[in-house]
Amino acid sequence: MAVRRSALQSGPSKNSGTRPGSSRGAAREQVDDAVRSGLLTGRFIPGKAVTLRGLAAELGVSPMPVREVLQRLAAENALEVKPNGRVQVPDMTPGRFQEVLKARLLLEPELAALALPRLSPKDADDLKAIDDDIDQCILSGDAESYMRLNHAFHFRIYRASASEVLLPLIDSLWLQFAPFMRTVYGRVGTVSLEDRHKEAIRAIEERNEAALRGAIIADINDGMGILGTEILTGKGKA
Amino acid sequence: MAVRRSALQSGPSKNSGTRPGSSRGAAREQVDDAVRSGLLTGRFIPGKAVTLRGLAAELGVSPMPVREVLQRLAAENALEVKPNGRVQVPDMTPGRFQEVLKARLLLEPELAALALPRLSPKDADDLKAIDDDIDQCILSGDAESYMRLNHAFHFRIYRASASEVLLPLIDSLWLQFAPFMRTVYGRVGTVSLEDRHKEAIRAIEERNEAALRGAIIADINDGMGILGTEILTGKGKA
DNA sequence: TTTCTCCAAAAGTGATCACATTTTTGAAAA
DNA sequence: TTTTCAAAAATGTGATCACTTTTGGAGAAA
Repeated sequence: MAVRRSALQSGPSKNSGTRPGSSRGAAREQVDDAVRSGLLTGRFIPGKAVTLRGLAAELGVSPMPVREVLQRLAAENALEVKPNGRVQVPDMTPGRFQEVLKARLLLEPELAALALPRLSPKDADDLKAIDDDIDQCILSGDAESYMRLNHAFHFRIYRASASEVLLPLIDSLWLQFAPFMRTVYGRVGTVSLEDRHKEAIRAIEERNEAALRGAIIADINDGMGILGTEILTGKGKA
Repeated sequence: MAVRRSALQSGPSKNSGTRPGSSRGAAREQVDDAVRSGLLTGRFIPGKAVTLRGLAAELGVSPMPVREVLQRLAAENALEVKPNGRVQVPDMTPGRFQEVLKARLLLEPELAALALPRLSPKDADDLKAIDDDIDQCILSGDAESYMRLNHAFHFRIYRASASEVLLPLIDSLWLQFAPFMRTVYGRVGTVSLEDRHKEAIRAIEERNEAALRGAIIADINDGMGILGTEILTGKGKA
């Protein structure tokens, strides 16, 4: 067996046994980061089971912290615990998709508006840099990097709000639609992608709340629009 | 001291066999129900530590299922994991309170509107019965029963929507403000409580979506209004 | 009486184990 | 080749253990 190296494993597993030099809850945090990032970049396939011992071996930890992390993510509806105990990425359904879209449209503009007064010119510059990278990824068809950067763009804005309530809710939403998004990009590619990031950046620079709300709404509609047509027009299985 | 009987423990500790599905994740579900219900009715005090072994002993299970449940609830922001690992009910802050209020006003009317077409006349009758009990509790000052019934009233409506996305989000919100609410009722009593439940029931009977949205919004504002003034006018600690 | 020190109790974390159930597989039979 | 069925491997669950850190209190010193 010998602990197969995996894309999930960020670094060498030197953390095992000898020296728990890291602080409290290090293993749990490591697993949490790995799985969250894996979900957001679409490295987990909807419908595919996520096994406890498998993940544990892949990350070089015992099944214990994995159990806790999987429970956490199940509580956020990022993972689904089936009646037999198996854990998997939930399959997307039209109903779920419509609900996620509705929730995003309600919450994200609100949080962006909350963040606007706390966004500095430096934040705007950072966002520009991220957006440039995003354009690169769209052209080159690098879906995984695109998803990571698109998440980074939105949450760079949202995190500025220092929100303790809305931000976790939106976090949960992204974890729910990201794995599905990945399968769609895998099928239709990324070249047709459009976003309203530049509108959003301009609105931030101009401190224009209405324009920022509008850009976020348009961005969500654009991004989820092609996904919606994809899933709602007789698609088979992932 | 062996397994002290507690308010958390719903029945005899010998839960084996009686409940359906008592084999798969039975202990976890038992703990989850106990803690959730405890949070919603305010039996946990904000700022008071919730110890793993303590809860486990109280519920007659090993610390293992408790760990998983506490992680779940922490992921829903119903509990807070402090840097030293201790778990407690988060203290309410003005900022958090405003955010919860905002999120409730955005999401709950939407979910009620989604539920409206699926609410039957029988549901309306059930809601009337619950509301009558609520009136009793307000008069008699039974804050704990009031909180349980008020939750039952709202979620009887919301659950009809069969929502998979919005409902868990709202669930998380209620877990966040309920323990704080309880401390407020303990201080100001329940007699001054007003709700718009009768308006909501009428709107459901008349299939009037706008009226239902309005009743939910008014109910939230009424309920959280007195709380808001309470917390925002120089209050010290819970 | 107050404050500081030190030690014992308690708590969280991660690993391992035992057990029941589920899933997979592989061989035999149709 | 397809179907059936039993053995084997794998999985989740709950309990227990060992270890480190934190908490709390008893007791001594000022």
